[in-house]
Amino acid sequence: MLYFIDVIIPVPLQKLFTYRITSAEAEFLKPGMRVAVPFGKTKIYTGIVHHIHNHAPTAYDAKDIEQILDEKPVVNAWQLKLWQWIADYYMCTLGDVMRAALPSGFILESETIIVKNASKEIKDTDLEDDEFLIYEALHHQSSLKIQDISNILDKKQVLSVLNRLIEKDAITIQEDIYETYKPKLVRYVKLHKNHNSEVQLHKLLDELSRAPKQREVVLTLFSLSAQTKKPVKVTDLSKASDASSTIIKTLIDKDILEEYFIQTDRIQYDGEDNEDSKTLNEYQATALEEIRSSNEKHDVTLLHGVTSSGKTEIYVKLIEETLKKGKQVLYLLPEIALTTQLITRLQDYFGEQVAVYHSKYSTHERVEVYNNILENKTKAKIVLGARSAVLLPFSKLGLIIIDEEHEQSFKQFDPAPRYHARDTAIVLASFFNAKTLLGSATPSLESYYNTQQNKYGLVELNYRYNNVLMPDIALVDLRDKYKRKRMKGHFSDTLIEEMTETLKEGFQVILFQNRRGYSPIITCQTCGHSPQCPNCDVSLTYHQYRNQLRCHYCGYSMAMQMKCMACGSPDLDNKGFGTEQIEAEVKQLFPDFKVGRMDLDTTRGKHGYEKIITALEQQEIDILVGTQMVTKGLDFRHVKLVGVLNADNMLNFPDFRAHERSFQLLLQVSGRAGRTKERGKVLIQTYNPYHTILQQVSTNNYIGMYQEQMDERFTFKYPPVYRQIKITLKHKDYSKVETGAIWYAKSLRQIFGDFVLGPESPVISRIRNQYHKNILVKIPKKQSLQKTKEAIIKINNSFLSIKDFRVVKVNLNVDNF
DNA sequence: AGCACGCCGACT
DNA sequence: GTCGGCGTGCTC
Repeated sequence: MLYFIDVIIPVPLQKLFTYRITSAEAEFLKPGMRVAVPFGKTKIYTGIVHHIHNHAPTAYDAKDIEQILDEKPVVNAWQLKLWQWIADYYMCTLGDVMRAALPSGFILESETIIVKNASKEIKDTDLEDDEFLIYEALHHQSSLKIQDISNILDKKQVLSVLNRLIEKDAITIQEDIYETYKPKLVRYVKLHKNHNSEVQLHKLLDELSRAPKQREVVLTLFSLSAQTKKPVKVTDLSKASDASSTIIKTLIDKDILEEYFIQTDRIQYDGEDNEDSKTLNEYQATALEEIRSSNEKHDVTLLHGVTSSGKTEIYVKLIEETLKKGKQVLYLLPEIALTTQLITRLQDYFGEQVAVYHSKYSTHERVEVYNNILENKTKAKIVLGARSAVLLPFSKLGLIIIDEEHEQSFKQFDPAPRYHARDTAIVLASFFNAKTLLGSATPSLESYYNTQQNKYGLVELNYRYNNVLMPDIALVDLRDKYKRKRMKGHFSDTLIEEMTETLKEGFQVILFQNRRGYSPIITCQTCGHSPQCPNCDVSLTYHQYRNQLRCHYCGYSMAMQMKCMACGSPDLDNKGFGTEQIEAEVKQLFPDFKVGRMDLDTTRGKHGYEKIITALEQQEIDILVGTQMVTKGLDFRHVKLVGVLNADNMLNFPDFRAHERSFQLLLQVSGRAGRTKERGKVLIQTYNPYHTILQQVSTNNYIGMYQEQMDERFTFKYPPVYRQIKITLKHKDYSKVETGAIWYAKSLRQIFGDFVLGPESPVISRIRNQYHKNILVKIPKKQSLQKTKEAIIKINNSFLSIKDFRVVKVNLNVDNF
């Protein structure tokens, strides 16, 4: 009997790949284990066993696997099932999903190693110059990498030389596979077993009387292990006895101490015992009760609770219940809301049972969290994470909480898999018969629509914690203020007055500006030219902190120009405005107060974000200027005023969700104001104070917004009334994308008729030297999604079989919103 | 996606 | 002539 395995390879290829295995291997291997397999002419890849079978492939000879990398599966059966669902639903390959789901430490890499052929001695005269150089180098170093050869010969292409050397039997080549994950070992010491008895001990201490430092170390070790009754770390010993590592090393060398290693996790929780969860107020208690009864009828429930209504406390109660049943909890939230504040809060209740899966963790740290969940360890009962945490190896899931459910960062746009973590989580929950709770102060239209269709349950929570009043939201008419000359820079007199008042009372101010950079675009006053990115179809933006012009799309940068590059005129103007400029203006207007800025530039780096938050918490900052980031996860009692500098640029964004998004963003940022007894104030500056969305924001009228927006979605056939799939074509040659896109759209129209829109060039038609074209397929609710996708795949395949089009890259994006 | 192979212009 | 550019096709 012959045995084979089908393997998932982390490349975007549709198929599984079949390898031959021995019967012993067939006995040992299970789906979800990793194997190293040869793939292509030279490379070795890490694959995941999909299934084991006896069907020999007919069209080709299956290769043998290189080696088995696991004792136990690292991917469980539920994950494989979820991977398949993601691949089908989001129209991508299992390889794409695998790459997103596994921490990179699990995916091994192979490297070509060149070694000398010891069995044969080659005469120098038989070798050419470059061949000799390599051969000579191998006398000094036992092995070389391709990169080393490249350096020695100072050229890129080295394969031909290597092949000649192999021909002459001078060298051999091998592929080395190395595991990138290394467990962290901590060094401990104990007394060497030679000195265990009383007598030996006394003798030892006598011997050491002439080495007081060493004697001191030994005595400290005694007292430490007596105190804690635990193994003693080398670092602790060195600190407690104030001895250098050399002294400890000497003791180890003299066989007085013995060192040993214990494998530990990189992320450790070392807090105190857990707190009891808080008692809920009457509104929270009612909401909790309603969620429980909703769970009896629905798998998914939406908790619509105004900002700072205390949703987290309700989550805590539900988590407690789930843990009591011995099940796992997944708590998803947007990356930027994943703050230390929230983590600490949950750890206060649940201690070390909380595991965090964070993009700022290193790959080693992620492997450890992954393994803890895989083994359903106590320290990973509650998993707190952003989007990709939905792909972790759960096996006993009881509850999924998705906080800030409306956030668009739950959807991955690039690269594939283009999945939505909320929707994926709901599918995952269904595998386990687990319940899903969506939470938001401003639910997405699609989720609220689902509650109206009775697909999800709905629970409302309309009172803020401690009965704090909702902030007073006022609109400031910018057009009027400009006309009456009441503006100082971007600040209206109203905003300045409110700020002065608030600061005088000792409260803090948050200013929200929905754009990065300082005066983004530079325009020449003489000829109208603005510097463009050479790779993308956008103007470069000015960044004051490095005095640079930069492209947000590809990262291209150049020094700020003093003269117009087109006509040489020194008369340059800054159009638009951003956080940096606001910061500068605030500093001028309020020179006596401390100003902080929070945007992508200032929060880069591992602790950038935390630093700003702590500074705000400890009132080292009086005025915080920021982008989207200030809308999330900040819970500060001393912020009383929130100013939105310009609400118009988001309202005018060319996207069918622009209004919904603006509503959500403005209400979220408003929620930062007045979280204590003092009622907060929000000032929104705008040119269109009568815009319905702004009116709805100022009256906190979610239902009004929902109904009006849904009417629009019906009329214009947008989600959630219709589904949609976006197809993007990319190539560096414009005419290729264009003819390709026209062909593609025409084929789609033959099946879907008027439900196909485009092809259209996006607002930014060229990114990283690639031209883009978009085609949109709208799908009525009653049309089979499955059949639609099958038809698209068929068209896609015929597209790719046309030689001229094959070079055009095609992205399929399901639910591209 | 990578990667090798093969064809073609530009230089020591 | 060879080096390195890019287009093409394949991966069990």
